[in-house]
Amino acid sequence: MTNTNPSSSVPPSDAPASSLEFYRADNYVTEESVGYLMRRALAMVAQDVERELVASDLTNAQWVPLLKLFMGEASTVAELARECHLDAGAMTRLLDRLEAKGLCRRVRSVEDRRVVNIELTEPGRETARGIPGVLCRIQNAHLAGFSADEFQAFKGFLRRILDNAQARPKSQTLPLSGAGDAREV
Amino acid sequence: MTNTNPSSSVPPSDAPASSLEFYRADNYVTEESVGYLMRRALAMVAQDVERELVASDLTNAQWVPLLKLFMGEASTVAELARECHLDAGAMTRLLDRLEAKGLCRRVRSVEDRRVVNIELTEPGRETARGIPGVLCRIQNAHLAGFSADEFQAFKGFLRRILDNAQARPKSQTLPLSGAGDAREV
DNA sequence: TGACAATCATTGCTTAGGCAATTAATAATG
DNA sequence: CATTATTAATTGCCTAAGCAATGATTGTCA
Repeated sequence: MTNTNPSSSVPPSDAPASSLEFYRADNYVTEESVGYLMRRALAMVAQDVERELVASDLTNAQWVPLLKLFMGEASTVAELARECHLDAGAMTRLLDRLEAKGLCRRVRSVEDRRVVNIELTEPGRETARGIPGVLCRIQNAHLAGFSADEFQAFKGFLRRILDNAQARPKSQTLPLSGAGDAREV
Repeated sequence: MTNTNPSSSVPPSDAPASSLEFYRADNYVTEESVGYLMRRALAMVAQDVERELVASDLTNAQWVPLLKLFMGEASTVAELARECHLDAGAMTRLLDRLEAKGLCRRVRSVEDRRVVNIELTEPGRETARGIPGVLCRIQNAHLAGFSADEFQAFKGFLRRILDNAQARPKSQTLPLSGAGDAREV
């Protein structure tokens, strides 16, 4: 289901996309905003994940690159930073902590001596091996009551929000610069 | 439209809820996980909000309590911390920064001298006044292409995830303690 | 080849948030 | 009324992430 609704009840104007007025400043209620709801829902899931991974001495920030390394999706500081959507400096320090815990090690590349290759240690591999199971179990639990169709519809909605952001990457008629990461709404 | 689906295709077992196996460890793909998708979508929205509010010299962490104060939903450090789902210590320091910017001031309560009442200054009120408009505009833009039904369905899904978390508050058969805030999945 | 640009990793500074301990004041109990 | 418990705010210590600047190395191009 989840029709893509290219033009159903758009106003007679030909605005950028459609953009119904779901929210209006004069009666804004935080608890009704999708930003707030996404933030709260994500917090619940993330909280459970972290609770399960304290046994492995891993935080939510730390299991992400560990899993990327295990999956073979990244092997250098820059790649990990890109994959985790993190600053390179933040990744350097995050790897300091993982290395201090003996989960990975730095190996200077010989082909390109600027690059530092990150390798999992055996304890690191063992720790990483258990992560997908935890993520699956917890996310399944939080989706309790969802039908298969609803699950697909939910993911479709999220992807459409992401697509909307991609389509309108930076400012449009707004002369405001600035970067920023991500918090709530 | 967004039926609550109390019991549709549950397996013959009488497990806690229903919990279909949407995710399985042996073929886990990050990009398909609702945790990852929620995190990315939220990041896009939050990034836009912060970009708009740099003009007001506000970060994503800072506009939340400012709006709560403006809306009259909180007026002390403890209330703000509760409302913003923050640690009291974090709120104290956040208020230090808002006070340094001249957006609010601390006034010791006379009825209960433990309490510090937080009051918006006139610049603080002016700044806060513009926030709902920014939130509405940006969230509407990120929901471009959504029909009214899809918008309601999306919020319903998020609320059901929240309800699932409420229903199973802490551990169940898991002897793991620990607290934790919220990050990604 | 030699100057310049780009890339990689790191470090310092700032905002940010959780946890624990501390201090002050109020509430509850004997 | 006095002891104890609870609550409010703050502070110190830690992880965490962004930005900017730096040093080292590699790539580009005149």
